[in-house]
Amino acid sequence: MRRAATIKDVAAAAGVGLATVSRVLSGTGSVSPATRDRVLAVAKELDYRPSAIGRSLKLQRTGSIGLLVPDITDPFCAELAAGVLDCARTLGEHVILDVAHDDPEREGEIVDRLVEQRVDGIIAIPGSGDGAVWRDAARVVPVVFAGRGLPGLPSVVADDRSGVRAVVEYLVGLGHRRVAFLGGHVSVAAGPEREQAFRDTLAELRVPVDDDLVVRARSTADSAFAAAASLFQRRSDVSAVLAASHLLGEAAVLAARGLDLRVPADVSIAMIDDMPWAELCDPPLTVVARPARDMGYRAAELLLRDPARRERGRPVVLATELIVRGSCGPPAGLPGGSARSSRTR
Amino acid sequence: MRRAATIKDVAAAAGVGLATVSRVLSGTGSVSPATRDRVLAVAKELDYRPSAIGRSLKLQRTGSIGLLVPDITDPFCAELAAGVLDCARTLGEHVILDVAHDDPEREGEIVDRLVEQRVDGIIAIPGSGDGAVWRDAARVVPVVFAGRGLPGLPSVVADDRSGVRAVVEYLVGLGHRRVAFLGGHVSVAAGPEREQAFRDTLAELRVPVDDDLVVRARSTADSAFAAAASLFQRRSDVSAVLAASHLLGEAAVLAARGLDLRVPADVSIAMIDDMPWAELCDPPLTVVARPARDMGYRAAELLLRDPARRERGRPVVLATELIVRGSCGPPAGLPGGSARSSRTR
DNA sequence: CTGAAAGCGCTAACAA
DNA sequence: TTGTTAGCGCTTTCAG
Repeated sequence: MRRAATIKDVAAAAGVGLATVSRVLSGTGSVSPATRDRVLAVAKELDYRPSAIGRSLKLQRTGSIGLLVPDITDPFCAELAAGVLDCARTLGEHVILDVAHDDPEREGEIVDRLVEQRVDGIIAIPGSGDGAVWRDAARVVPVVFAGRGLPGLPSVVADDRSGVRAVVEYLVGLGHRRVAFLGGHVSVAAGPEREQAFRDTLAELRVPVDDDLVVRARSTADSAFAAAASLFQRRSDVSAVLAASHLLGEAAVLAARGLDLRVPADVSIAMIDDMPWAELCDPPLTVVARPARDMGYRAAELLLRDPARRERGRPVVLATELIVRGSCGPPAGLPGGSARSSRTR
Repeated sequence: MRRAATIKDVAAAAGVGLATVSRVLSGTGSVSPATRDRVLAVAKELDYRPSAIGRSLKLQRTGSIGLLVPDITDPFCAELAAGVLDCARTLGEHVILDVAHDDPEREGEIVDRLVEQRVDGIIAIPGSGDGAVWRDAARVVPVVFAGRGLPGLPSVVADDRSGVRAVVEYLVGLGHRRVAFLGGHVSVAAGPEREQAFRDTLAELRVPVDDDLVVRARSTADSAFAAAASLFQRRSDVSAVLAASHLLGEAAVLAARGLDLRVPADVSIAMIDDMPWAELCDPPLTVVARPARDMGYRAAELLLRDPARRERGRPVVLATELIVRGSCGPPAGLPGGSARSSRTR
């Protein structure tokens, strides 16, 4: 691993000027086939690798973007990251990944370092902070948000309202009247919008909203579990629960199991965000899926090849999908018999 | 977003020389408090951000490392990546992430691009290729492997043999004699080592190895499911199965469910690699956990701050842990009654 | 078609 | 303590 060959070495060895080598390797300008071949041969001989740093310095663009997520082990984040990587690859960009763990201060530090690296832009799933960090950042470097938007800044988000509406309609259609909402300030977007959509849809369907059935957990697994368990215990009459995030859904499943509630015979469970484990659950969980991968892909696209649209800052909204599996059935005591036997799939 | 201020701008505005500004900002050398403050003030005023490209060019090191995994949406890879990010952060390094989808050609391309970026090193979970790509790569840039090693090159791996031994001993201790092994060429390391360890342990325990119970799937979910299902159907006498990867474990769970086999009453299931869903399964799955996060952390450490040890190329081996949950019990018809009632947890 | 030279932003001798 | 200067590897006018 000795000193790597530079363009100068190649030029010398090929007996030509620096510029010629540059032209050959970047395909710009015109060179006689003869010298061209010679340069190429020498370059291979020397195992020459053009230095991206030299080029970046000259060109004033690095060909890399920053990707900032709360937590790469969260399947939603990972899936979205995969989308970003897909797109970046087709566009020949590198992706510098970092995680902020929902800490605004850390988000700030990371953005600063990314700016020093002169990334061409940043894609971020913002944490639950107030967005001050991001408004500052967006003044210095192009930023596109994914999964969760910030007013006035470009973003790619899912149509949460429609998603919530679809699942609530489904639940009510099944005959449920006492539907609980398990919400909270969970980092990956379970803000107040979903709760509002829940309330609105119930109102539209003329089902009374029982405030006691709307519970909010903090963003730890323990808090989520406690909230779910206490809900089930306090109100044995709930026949269905919508969990606003996968953490909350996990809590609901575990709490129901802990209390020996059968799903969906005793209680139906649905959650927002599809996870690999949702299919492995018994019964498999009915979910509202956000197109995480697409969101990542589109965000990268918006950032890298659609500056005009990005400037306008209006969010790109992607459709969600209601995936009906086996965790929801008619409420107990309703015609239709055992909910289990009416599993959609 | 106009042209960013350079060190020259700062120097001019503060009425000092370039070097002085550089000294102040990098903390090197000595400067009078007076000028120091002035420079700092001007820098803040101009919102000056030192350019990492300029510095990299001069210093001949970029402060970033490459991280190459087969698939970032795989929980094992994601967890390992999180470990790498942790360590990189404490060392002030950036991480350029890319995915190769177990394609050697693509691994090669990515390595080339990473080399052009002049990363300080590369951490990789290699795909199932023959390692030629990596032997070449290691000649040009420091490489550390994680999760799966390559002979002669530095790596951080788990003690698979001990892990397999532990779970097989556990199964046999429970009374199982017809233990199946569900293996295959799965991308994230389910090579022949695990199968060999399985055979060896059974032999040690004087349990006959039935070749018909050792099945290999290809690395698709379909193939895994087919392998598991056909195993269960062909041999209704298997009382326990060890799945060599999480994909295979998933297949075993699904196949058992599809055939209405009760776990663990009819069949016990254990798998290698702990996944979030293993706890959500019903019953929760007994697993051999590899310390994915630690492996990532240690790999980064080895790469960045232990060049001497790295050079030696001997693998760092981390312990696995047998996590006993509820998916394994005594074989049917053995004293101990319903396996279900004897759940460990 | 080709080469010489300037300069991207920064750091580190070296001089003062 | 401070400023001047060279040069990291590359692209790109501008001459020839």
